[in-house]
Amino acid sequence: MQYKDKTMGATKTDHFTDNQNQLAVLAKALGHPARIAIMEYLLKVDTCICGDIVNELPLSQPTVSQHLKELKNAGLIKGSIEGNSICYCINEPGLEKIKGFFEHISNHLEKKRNDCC
Amino acid sequence: MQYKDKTMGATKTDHFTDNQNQLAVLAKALGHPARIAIMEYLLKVDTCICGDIVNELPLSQPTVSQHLKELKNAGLIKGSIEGNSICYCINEPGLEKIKGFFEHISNHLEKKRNDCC
DNA sequence: TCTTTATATTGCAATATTACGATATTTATT
DNA sequence: AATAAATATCGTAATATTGCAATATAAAGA
Repeated sequence: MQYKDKTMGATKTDHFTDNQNQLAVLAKALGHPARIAIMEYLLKVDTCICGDIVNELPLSQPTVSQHLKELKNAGLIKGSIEGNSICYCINEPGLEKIKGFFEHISNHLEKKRNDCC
Repeated sequence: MQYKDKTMGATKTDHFTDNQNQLAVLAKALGHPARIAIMEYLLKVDTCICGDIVNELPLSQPTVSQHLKELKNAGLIKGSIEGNSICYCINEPGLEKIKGFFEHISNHLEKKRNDCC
């Protein structure tokens, strides 16, 4: 997770705007079905949920923990210690940011139809 | 780009729903600042654009070509041969699909506030 | 305190992604 | 036909991601 743009193979984040990099981080965090599943589960259970997430997914506990960490780092979920377990829920600012990107595109397309392809 | 769930290191797509996998593919395609930049450029130029995309990005021609291919495979852009060059523009169905995911989450959150974290 | 339960971290193997030089392909133009 | 221009593909090196077993940590309950 370095992204230092030193040599080959690493994403050249330096050459893009902060906004582009932020959106990419958010999108990337959702670029795995397990992490989509986690978001859907957090939504389904209505409130924040403590524990249970591991049992909902077809992956081992360390793997799920890692996915949760990535979603948290990207700002899509947040978690707080709740006694024995950890309580996770969706982090709205992160979600609104990427949602806004798609709405922006969609609104633009609506105004100016591009039917040449 | 196999995703066969054979051994270690490969994403276990088999264990998730088609919908979850499709959303993950769309999100993953936007999980790189260059591909965000391409989408923004296609939006900015208003209509479909032939050529020029390579010159807009701080990456080599083969690298840009590869990014365009990924966006196309994910269904976020479409391209048609236009004489000497290729005419690219945003593919609305792909965009609407992922946009819908975020709206779905956002709508749900609005109804049921989760303020426990 | 000891055990149980829940979650995180470490270490590592397998696979995927990123980037680009070199080269191929394809179409337009001369 | 030969050249030029635009884009794609190949090959390869560097880096990142995925997944899990083993282990560590931290809090709850006996």
